[in-house]
Amino acid sequence: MGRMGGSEDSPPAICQPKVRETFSFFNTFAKLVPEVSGSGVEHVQHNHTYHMSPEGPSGLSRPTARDKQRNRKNDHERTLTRDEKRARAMNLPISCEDIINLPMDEFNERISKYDLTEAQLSLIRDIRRRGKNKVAAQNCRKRKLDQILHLADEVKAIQNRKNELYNEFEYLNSERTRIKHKFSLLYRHIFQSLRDPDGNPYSPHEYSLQQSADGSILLVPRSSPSHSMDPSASNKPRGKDDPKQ
DNA sequence: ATAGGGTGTCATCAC
DNA sequence: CTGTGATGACACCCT
Repeated sequence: MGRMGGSEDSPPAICQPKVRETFSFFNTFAKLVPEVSGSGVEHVQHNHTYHMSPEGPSGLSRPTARDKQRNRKNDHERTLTRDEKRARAMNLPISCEDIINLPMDEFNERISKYDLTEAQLSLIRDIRRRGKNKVAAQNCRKRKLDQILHLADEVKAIQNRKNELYNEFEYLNSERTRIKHKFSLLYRHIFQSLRDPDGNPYSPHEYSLQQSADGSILLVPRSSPSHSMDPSASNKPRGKDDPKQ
């Protein structure tokens, strides 16, 4: 099995990580052979005869790439999965492919044709479960990979959007600066063009320009509090980058 | 020698 | 309740 320790020749007893598997097989077997249910742990460790080959509790170690390579080298031994080897060892009358892929009704029909031992039935059901789970695991991993790829795409798209927004911000900021400067020049130009009744210019320290509600521009004394248009006025809140006259 | 990727398996949950 | 799919975790192999 997967967790069957590294050594294919290890005796079952020393394959420790097997606790889970041992229990699972025990559970399966226990369902089929109620007499074993409720007995002690010692039973748990000695149930599944089809697992008890010299290679380990499961009877066969996982079909590693090395195994496959070895099989390839061995002309007379086709590449068999562990379950196929188990099936062969237990003389199962149904192919692993059928065991795994047959619909339940056909599967049960086939099984009922033969007089199978409890061990054979247990193996058959484990083979079916493992076969289906193998496919499920493959799908699960493909899906996970797709999700990762999709998320990577999303990250890329969001980074692009962030860059676009930053560029837009930079542009708008420079526009704001440019327009403020233009306004400042215009304000000074207008202010400097104004003359009092005596023909003298107004002091920018004593007067400022303000816009009235109807949109007209008024020249008002500095003491007047609100609505000054003077970009250099210090009596009103100003952005830090307001052009200072 | 070791890290990282791939695969099979088991346990567990959800349907 | 049973069968199955999905998935995390683990063990093991290979590169």
